[in-house]
Amino acid sequence: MKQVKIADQVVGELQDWLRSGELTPGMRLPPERELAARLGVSRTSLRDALRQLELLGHLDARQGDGTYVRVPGGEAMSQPFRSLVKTWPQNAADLLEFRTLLEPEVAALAAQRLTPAGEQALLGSLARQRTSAAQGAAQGLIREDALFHGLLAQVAGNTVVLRVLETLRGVLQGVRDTSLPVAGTGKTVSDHERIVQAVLARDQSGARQAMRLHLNDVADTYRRAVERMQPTADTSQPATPELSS
Amino acid sequence: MKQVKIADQVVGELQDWLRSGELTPGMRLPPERELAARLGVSRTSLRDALRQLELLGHLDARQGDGTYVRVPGGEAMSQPFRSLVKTWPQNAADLLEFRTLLEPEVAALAAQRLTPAGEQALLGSLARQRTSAAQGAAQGLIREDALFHGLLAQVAGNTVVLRVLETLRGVLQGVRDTSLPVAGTGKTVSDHERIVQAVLARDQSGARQAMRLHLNDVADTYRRAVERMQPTADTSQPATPELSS
DNA sequence: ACAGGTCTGCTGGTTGGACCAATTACCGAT
DNA sequence: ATCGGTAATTGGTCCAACCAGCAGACCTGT
Repeated sequence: MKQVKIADQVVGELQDWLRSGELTPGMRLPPERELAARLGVSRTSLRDALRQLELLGHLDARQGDGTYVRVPGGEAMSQPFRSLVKTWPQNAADLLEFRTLLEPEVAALAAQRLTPAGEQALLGSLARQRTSAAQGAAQGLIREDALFHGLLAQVAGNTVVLRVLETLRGVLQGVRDTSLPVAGTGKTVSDHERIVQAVLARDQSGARQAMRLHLNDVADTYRRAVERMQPTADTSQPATPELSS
Repeated sequence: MKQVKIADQVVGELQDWLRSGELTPGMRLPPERELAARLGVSRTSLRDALRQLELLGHLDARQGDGTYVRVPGGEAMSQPFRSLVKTWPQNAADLLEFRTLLEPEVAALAAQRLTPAGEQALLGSLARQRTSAAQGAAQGLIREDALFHGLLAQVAGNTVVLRVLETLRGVLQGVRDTSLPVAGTGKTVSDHERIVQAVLARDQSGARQAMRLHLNDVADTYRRAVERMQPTADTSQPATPELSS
């Protein structure tokens, strides 16, 4: 009773090609018509499969040119999921909780494995955050905030953690857009400062605690932000101005 | 210079319908032919849009029946992970470490949110594990082991955690196949018993600690198992990104 | 020889229509 | 009233043609 759609089979096939290195980033795929013929499917089904992989960020189709393989960056891949968070806020709450579970441990690990290069990176990130905050550059601060959390994962040196958080980053972006403008920018930066301070001191439990407090605060702020815009229940215009970059 | 594809516009339109409540979960959409006509696009483009929303978990198309609106659960959010897992050569050590970071917190959360139904499920799982162990059914025990860890995430009640762990389960399976036969089956079960005991007692720190010890033990066992078998220099690509910026 | 525009072929994007396959609803025979 | 088969409906697949954008070959004027 297993009804497998042709396009899904093709997706699996192409994913195998990607994994096996038969398709490498930057490479251009054969034309759709030829590829469809080679795989023995119609161009329609082939296009369906290509579209899915494009959504996942594995491919980039350019009209008149061709379809290219690219490494799925976190942002491009999870961009469609931002709407998911906006529509069903329950998922956002679970996401924030997921962070409060994982990231404090990541911070502790970072404190344990800090390298001189990591020190410099953390201090540099902090400096940029202060600059953005001082200039009132909200977008810049949001971006630095995302980078900061990713940086900690890098310092912790666990590739799985890094990739998981990177994937979630695009989704979290929607959360940050909502909560950051409400929170004082100073609060965010000072929270980060405390975390960095603990990490630099190789204080694992201190780093863990600082991160936990920071994330709890973020969650609280987000809840308040949602409540604030909830009563209106407007459906005419998107509530978030959506600062485009 | 923005080249907006028709299907993407349709996706946006349908997402608005979802957000505004014009389309509610469980509802059946008009037939594709009719919907395409109403939106003034070809059925192909409309289908392209529907396919994307289906990928995101917003829709569920059933041949011969219709297309239904559904609330996107964790399934949709784990979708990017599936794609990632397919392409990465993962580092088993990092994977195990990821578990030691996340799962103790999950266990603590489960202890906090335990429900009567959760109690029964945990006890049932434990009973099945004992049975499998007693019968020497290695495969059954491996399966029960995976289910047990998933069950804890379920008891913790966080869909994101559940899906992340579920997605990584396929990868972890390889780890389990390697380590479980080496570890005494009794050790695994007794570890799990200690965890369940702490969870049932609503002892958060106890559950956290029990899980941590268990996973450290699993990691140790895995390392020994790897050393025992001749390492086959797998050609995994260097995954560790550089510290930049 | 060179710079510029133009033409041509190839690419992905879109369309309409036809047919296949699964599901459902209906209607008649028992 | 129940069962069984048939027809209508729906999503899934395929095809052939055409549109639109891009890149390189080509031609032209200087």
